[in-house]
Amino acid sequence: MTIPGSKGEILTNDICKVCTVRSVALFQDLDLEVFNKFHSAIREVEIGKGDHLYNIGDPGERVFTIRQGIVKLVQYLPDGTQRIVRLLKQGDLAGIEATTGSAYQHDAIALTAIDTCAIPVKTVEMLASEQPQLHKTLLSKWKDALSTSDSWLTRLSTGPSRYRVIRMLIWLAENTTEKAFYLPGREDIGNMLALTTETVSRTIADLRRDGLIELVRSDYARADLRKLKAIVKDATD
Amino acid sequence: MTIPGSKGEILTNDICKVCTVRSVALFQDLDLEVFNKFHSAIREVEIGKGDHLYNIGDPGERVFTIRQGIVKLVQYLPDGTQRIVRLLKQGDLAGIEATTGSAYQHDAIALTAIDTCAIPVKTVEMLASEQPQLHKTLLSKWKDALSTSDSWLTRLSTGPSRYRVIRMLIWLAENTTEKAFYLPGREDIGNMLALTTETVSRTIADLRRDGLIELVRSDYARADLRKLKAIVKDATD
DNA sequence: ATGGAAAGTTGATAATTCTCAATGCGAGTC
DNA sequence: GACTCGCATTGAGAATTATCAACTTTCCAT
Repeated sequence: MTIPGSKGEILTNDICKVCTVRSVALFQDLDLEVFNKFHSAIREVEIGKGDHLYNIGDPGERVFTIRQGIVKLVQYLPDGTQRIVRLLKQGDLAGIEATTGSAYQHDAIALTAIDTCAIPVKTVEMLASEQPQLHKTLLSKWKDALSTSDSWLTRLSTGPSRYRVIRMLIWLAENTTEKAFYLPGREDIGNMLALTTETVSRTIADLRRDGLIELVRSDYARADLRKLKAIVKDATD
Repeated sequence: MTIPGSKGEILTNDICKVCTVRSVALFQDLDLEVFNKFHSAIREVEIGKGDHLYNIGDPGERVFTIRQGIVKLVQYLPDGTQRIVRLLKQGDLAGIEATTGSAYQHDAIALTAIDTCAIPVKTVEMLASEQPQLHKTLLSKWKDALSTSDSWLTRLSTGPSRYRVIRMLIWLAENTTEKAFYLPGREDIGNMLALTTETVSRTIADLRRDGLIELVRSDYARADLRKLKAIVKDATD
């Protein structure tokens, strides 16, 4: 395996059968019998915080189902400025563009410790030829990615800094099952919202003082979702 | 037909055969014989500037191949703020999310006079079942949409206003075959770049004074692409 | 536990962008 | 050709955000 920084890698002997994310991931509808034929090519890959799952421009030979953790997809401007275009979480598919034969379009970098299944594109293709509904699942992953992307443009890249940060916090809080959610570094948040580190830091510090969020650690937070949503006038659910 | 503002609608008897965009559009690889079986459901639809091709939330019953003109896809924040998340041009597919059975995710509004082919989703499905490569074409349309979306985040929603406007102008200039390109209203440009009308107007006026662009009419421009690219340090091709 | 590096916070000031308001320009109409 | 409505442009001042710099806290690694 050539995953840089890969910490460990296990044959997914029986893991898939009991996989906690299979119901939302790539093989959600798959016949286990068919699946078992191609099973052996799939590897479980764990990487640490800051490691790269893949790099922009690399030939896309695998897709990765995220089982645990958060991955950022990063692109760069000619002057080196970073832009984080999406975050991937449990059940999302990293490197989906590989299924069209293209090179990876982003750096995929772990924000937290990551647990993924690496699936060769060839395996996806073979599986798809026997189980056409995999096409549908793949399409729905494309759709998810696009609608996330639209939402980042509309909700996270528009309006004053306070609103952007709040919308980001809402996203983070709603995409976690625990009570406290992972709070990325201020620089990363800045690169998601097109703001500077300092502006993000000030905004988050303000929100703390206003009692809208509470830091469990510097990178874990709890939020008063109802109040945050009221501020940005989001539906309160 | 229920397309609001539809100006005309013709059965696409023989139009498809000689269609100028077929080579890049949905039916690019399609066997003409198979195609002809489903042909009759396809309608050519022309709408005028400012008309809506479809509205956000409408049940997605058709996709639209853009044959001519530019369409904006618009989403809204709770306070009514508009965000234009993408522009569609010749060969692009509007309403692609309809193929997954979902409602339209945007308002699709004509920036110029538009000429499209409206294709019922059911027709797409039937065609796909006989011609599996249509799946591949559809996938490549999803991929186009996503990579455009990423590029809007990275290139059009990051950095100072002057850079954003310049990158937008480059996009407009490069997606036109004519010497002069369509220049959207300042308010629309603002909604694409997350800037106010006034800021966009000032920036464009400055670029004019600096001799980097020239207005043929208030909505048509010529640009010195080489200089513009040099400023934002884009590859000069 | 401790030292040090990395990350977060805060301050002061500059630069950018927004807001509100007035004015100019142009395409289409009568 | 004059009129007019809708945009575009420009101006001035306020607000926001970036920049540069210092200082504090947190988190690791020894």
